[in-house]
Amino acid sequence: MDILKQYESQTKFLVAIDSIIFGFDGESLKLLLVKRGIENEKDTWSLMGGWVQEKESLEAAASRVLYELTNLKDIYLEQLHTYGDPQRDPVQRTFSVAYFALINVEDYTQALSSAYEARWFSLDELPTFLFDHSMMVSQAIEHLRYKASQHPIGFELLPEKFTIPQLQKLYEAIFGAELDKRNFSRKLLSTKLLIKLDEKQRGFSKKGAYFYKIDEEKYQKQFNTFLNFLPGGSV
Amino acid sequence: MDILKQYESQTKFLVAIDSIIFGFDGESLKLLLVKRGIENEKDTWSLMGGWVQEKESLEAAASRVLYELTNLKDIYLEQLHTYGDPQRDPVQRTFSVAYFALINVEDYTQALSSAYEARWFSLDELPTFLFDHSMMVSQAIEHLRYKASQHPIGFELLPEKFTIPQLQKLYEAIFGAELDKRNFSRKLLSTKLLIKLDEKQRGFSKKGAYFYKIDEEKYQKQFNTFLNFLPGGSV
DNA sequence: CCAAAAGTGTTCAACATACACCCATGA
DNA sequence: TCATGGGTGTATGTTGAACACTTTTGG
Repeated sequence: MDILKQYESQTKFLVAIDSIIFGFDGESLKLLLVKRGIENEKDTWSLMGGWVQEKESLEAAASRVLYELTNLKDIYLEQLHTYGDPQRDPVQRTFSVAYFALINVEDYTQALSSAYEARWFSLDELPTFLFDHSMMVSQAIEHLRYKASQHPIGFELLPEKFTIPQLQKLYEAIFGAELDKRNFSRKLLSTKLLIKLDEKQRGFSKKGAYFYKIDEEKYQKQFNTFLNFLPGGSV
Repeated sequence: MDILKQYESQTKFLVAIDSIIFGFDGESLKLLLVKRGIENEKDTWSLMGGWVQEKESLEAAASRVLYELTNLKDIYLEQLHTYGDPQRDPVQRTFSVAYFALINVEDYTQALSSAYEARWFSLDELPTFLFDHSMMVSQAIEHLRYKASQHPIGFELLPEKFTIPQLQKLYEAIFGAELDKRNFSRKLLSTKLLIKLDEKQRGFSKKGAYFYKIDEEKYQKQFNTFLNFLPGGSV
């Protein structure tokens, strides 16, 4: 049997991507979900997803779908896992490649496209999901904790300028634990990844906290360094 | 447009799995590769792979393909990444889900099925690969280092009974670095995951090293604990 | 008896943790 | 002036790294 026939004799499948989109509003971690348009599923919320097109790579499909929803480009995007259980989609067998996205809530609010109805949900008020989406979400949360405990990934969820107390709130939300501000800021500053700005945050606290920005160059270089942000040591 | 039509209007694709199979022979890390049967690719070696069947989950496909090659079941298997570049397979667009397998070389030698021609290759004598397989291999090696640095995964590559010097050789092969035997054995024994047996290894060294086996129950429980096996702290 | 690998203990430095006080400012 | 959150330093215990000698036994 020649090669082409070997290929042709195989079953083909639908391939989709689904995005687990995290945001942080200063208080708690959120997921961005969209309202499903399908008639008998009105009022159900779902992960944003889409089909992979004929000549499109997986990364391109994930970026495109995210762009369609948020109007944002150059988002932190990471492939997580592929789900392919024969029963996972009752309509027709579909493989879904889950992508993990971190975006800054402020950017999204500004760039909002109205093609989809979307809303941020706190992790503790998530709706019931279709298919295996709840598994995707819990694996994504686990991955976020794991990753954040080891890499300085948190910055992706914050605006360009941020304060140390904001960053601490974020890490507390990710780990679901309170952190000591003295130890936290020491550990953080020891990475030398932050550049202190002259400007202070106004309006939130009386004293005002200094803004910092990330040292992009060092951030790229040190990304694969273990940093061990985490109280305890287990995830 | 109804749901079924939405599904039907989408392009379908071939879905395959490819396995990156690691083994350890006491000296160096190895990959198990198979000879390709295709005429004009004789004498080329490739990762073991296979198509995903119509009613088969990804995990099932990966286990089946591994079983066909090695006759082994209950292998350590982990999904790594999905590759889907439109150009990756020149014959026809195929998505490939890469799986990472750890097996014990001795088990394989005993269980050898002859349906495929297969051979172990040291990491430093790997052949040139087709498609994006060399990327899969390097990402798998990276993942093995990462995982082994944090989880006691090394046991999967050794026989049931093993000595501490064997385990040290394995970790040295994984990290490509020499380790201090005093520190290594202290760190290892402090996990309490090993059970010392009465028996000694004979024939290799004059004094003979004690065999150990793993405490399966604790191993399962502690699997998600960070153990920080690694000289330095970066991968 | 000697060569080769196994096995074990101590010291020092680095890091994580716990903890308390002063500072700046808006109201 | 006072209440609120921001910012910093120190002492202690734990952990990782570096390092050398004794033990066992096959040849």
